[in-house]
Amino acid sequence: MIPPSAHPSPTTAKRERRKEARPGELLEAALELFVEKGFAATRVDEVAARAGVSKGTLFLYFPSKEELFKAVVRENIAGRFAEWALEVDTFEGSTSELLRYCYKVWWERIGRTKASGITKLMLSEAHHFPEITQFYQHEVIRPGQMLIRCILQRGVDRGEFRALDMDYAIYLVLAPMLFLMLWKHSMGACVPDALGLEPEKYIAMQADNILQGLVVRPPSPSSPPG
Amino acid sequence: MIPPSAHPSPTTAKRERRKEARPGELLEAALELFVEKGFAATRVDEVAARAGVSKGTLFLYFPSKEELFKAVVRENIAGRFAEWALEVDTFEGSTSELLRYCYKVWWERIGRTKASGITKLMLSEAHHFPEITQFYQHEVIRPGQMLIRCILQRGVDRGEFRALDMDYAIYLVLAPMLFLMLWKHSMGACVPDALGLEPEKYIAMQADNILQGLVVRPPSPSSPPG
Amino acid sequence: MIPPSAHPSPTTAKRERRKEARPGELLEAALELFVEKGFAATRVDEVAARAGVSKGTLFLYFPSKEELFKAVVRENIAGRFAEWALEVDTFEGSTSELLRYCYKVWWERIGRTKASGITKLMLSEAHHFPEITQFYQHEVIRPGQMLIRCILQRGVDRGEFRALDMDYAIYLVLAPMLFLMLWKHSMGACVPDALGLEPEKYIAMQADNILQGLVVRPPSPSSPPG
Amino acid sequence: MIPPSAHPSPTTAKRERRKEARPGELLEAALELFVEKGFAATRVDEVAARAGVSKGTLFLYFPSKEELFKAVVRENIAGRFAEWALEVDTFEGSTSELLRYCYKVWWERIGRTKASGITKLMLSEAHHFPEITQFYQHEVIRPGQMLIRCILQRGVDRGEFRALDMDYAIYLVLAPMLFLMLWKHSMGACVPDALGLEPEKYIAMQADNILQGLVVRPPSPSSPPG
DNA sequence: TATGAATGAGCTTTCATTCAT
DNA sequence: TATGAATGAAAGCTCATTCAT
Repeated sequence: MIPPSAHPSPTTAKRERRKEARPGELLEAALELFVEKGFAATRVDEVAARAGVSKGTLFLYFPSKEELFKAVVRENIAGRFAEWALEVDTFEGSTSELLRYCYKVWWERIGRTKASGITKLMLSEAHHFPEITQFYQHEVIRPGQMLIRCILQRGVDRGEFRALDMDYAIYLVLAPMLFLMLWKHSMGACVPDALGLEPEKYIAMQADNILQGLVVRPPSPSSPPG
Repeated sequence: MIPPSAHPSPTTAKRERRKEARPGELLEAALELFVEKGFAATRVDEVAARAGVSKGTLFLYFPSKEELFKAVVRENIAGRFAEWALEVDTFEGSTSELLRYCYKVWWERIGRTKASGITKLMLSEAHHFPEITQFYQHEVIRPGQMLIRCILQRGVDRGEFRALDMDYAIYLVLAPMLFLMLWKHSMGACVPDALGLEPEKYIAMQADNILQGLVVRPPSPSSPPG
Repeated sequence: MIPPSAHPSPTTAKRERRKEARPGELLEAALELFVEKGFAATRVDEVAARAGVSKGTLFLYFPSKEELFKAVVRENIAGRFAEWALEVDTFEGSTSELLRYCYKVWWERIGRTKASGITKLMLSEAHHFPEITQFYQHEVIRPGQMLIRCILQRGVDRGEFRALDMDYAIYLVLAPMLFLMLWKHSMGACVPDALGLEPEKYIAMQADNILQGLVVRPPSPSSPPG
Repeated sequence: MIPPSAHPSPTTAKRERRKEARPGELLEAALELFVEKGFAATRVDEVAARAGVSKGTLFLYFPSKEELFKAVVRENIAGRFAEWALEVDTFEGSTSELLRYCYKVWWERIGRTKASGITKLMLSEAHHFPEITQFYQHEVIRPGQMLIRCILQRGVDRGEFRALDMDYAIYLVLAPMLFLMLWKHSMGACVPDALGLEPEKYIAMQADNILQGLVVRPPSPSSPPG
């Protein structure tokens, strides 16, 4: 038989895996805690403990709490915009349908996942981390706005939407999403009934209303003209 | 003997005035710093220094940093809702005009003042202060939502707006305001051009769009049908 | 009628009286609090409040908390030893009777009054106030020991007591008294049943026992010889 | 490769030893300082410094100054009563001898060691720590009284001592010990000649006197009947 | 004389960070 | 690589003391 050292024993393998997984586990733990409690109120011991390592080990991977924070944000920002842009480009159907589809997809992939916590984090702690805020602005906000702009432009170009001042129109789409994420992570976490709000219903109504304002002839998709 | 001066000497007056002014000065300083730096990163010495007193003096008026924070929140949300409700009740004109008027007034009295920082603060620090979050929910959020609901109901009752699911419609109005406040105090504070966004223009477009979705026959206030 | 300014109005009189009484009231309050809580844990505000004056006023009469403490001790030490020495000198009756009488008188005038708190105070805080401890030693301890020595010597001289090493015999009398005062003010204040101990009974037994050891022929007062 | 040394290197050993020794060193230092200066006047930095560690380290082992105090008390009263009870039970000889033996042993093991400072501490600070005072009452005072009661009862049972009201008789034995500890740690610390008092001689006389009061026929051990 | 607002040194406690093992 | 004991700067808060009125 091949001597044990040749291929990693299960234990070793596990170890190796763990070792490589360490930073990821730490980032995971840190994300949760930063979102839950904010930057200042999160203790590095807690992060380490939740990741199942010692405090010292954390500092082996991240030179400081601030760098840990930055890494958390960087890690979780991950530009999926290319992929999404492709989806938008290849979408077949009306732009109203596209917009609704985007809201739906956003809610499933971001809004209702832990990823939304990042946004809460960024908005809450922006002033402490100008550098990373700028980074966020470039990597997330701008591409996101670009994507929205593309969608709206598609509507205008195809004669579905009225003419729009794009620089401001994008916020029609953006504001409801940001609001929802924040609401969920702040008030929603403390005042349970503050989230009597059903996200899907909320999104549907926001989309309806936006579209009613946007489409050229309001053959309002959900509520036909009276 | 020299008769006591009929009115208090300037010095006395000054002292008295200062004494009465102290809590206000401290709250002002605290508001600024909390908004600038968040709860944890604000040092009580700093607050005291900015108010022109010593650390000890601060604790003469507020028993703890946390109570100071609560006082700041309480102070800055003082029931202006009664006054506003009256304005709404006595408003003469179309409900569309009323809504626009409300946005304008909100921006002037809250949105663009330091008071908007409170909202940012509350949303960012909600988890540290469940108690005060609840308080905020009761004293600010709920009355605010009530007011919006009244406005929308007025529109519906007068046949100006279509039928609405009120529980969700209020967010059509609320979300854009909250978004603006947050944007201004987080991204806006770091990435100056993130606020290339002109608030007045932003508000106008949001109002336009909402109304276009709300009014029965879209004699769209700003963009007449082509 | 005589104009009010001619003789002090009742109010004025009261004021005057109060004014003169101030230091006394402060010392009274301070004694109570120092005994209750110790030197460090006693706040000067509390002393002032209990005396019904402002903190500033306290410092008008006593330049510091330490001086207040010293004044409290000095005030309450008051040599009543001259008077007692006279009582001892003129006592008619057996020395056993004298000793019992002294215990009784001590308990009534010192042991069970607030004055006993001073002893507790002195013993507890001695190390903080070497100066006043020395003073206490000279003004209280030594005269007290002297008095006891006189009593015992009287017994020896009259052939009632056996020969004694006076330097140590005095502690036979002293220790039970000190013990009782301390017990009452420390354990007794916290563990109520620690004072199931009835002082009069305790004293009686201690006196009995001491005397049984002292008198030449032990016609033991309470338990006749077998 | 160089084989790992068979026994831990001296350095390692030292570290390990230190780690385990820390709490003990801190308790030792705390005991000394609390006894010297009282609870309030003792600074945690001082305790840490005397133990040769930093302030932070102290809080690694004791969550607060108060808990440190409690630990000091607990540590120093450790149930030596069981052992003593055994000594009493198995003692061979007269009860008078037993009592003298107990005094001697007490002085050597407690009275003249730092442990006696704990008593001083407890009596002085009792009011600050009702909880620990109760603890002390249960764990030290009560067992101590029990032991004394056993001794006296032994005397009575064997016909050596006269009939006694045990609830009060125990204080005949207890009071002289407590007095001595207090004296030593308060007056004795300030007024050196206040301790001209030789403890052994003091104890001997107290024991003599007590026994003379207790034994049925006063074949007084030190002073034969005249 | 009396006040009480103001002070600031000094305390306990926390926690990110280091480093010997 | 991983540990966790140790650190010490910095924070919140207290309270004896001062002083303008």
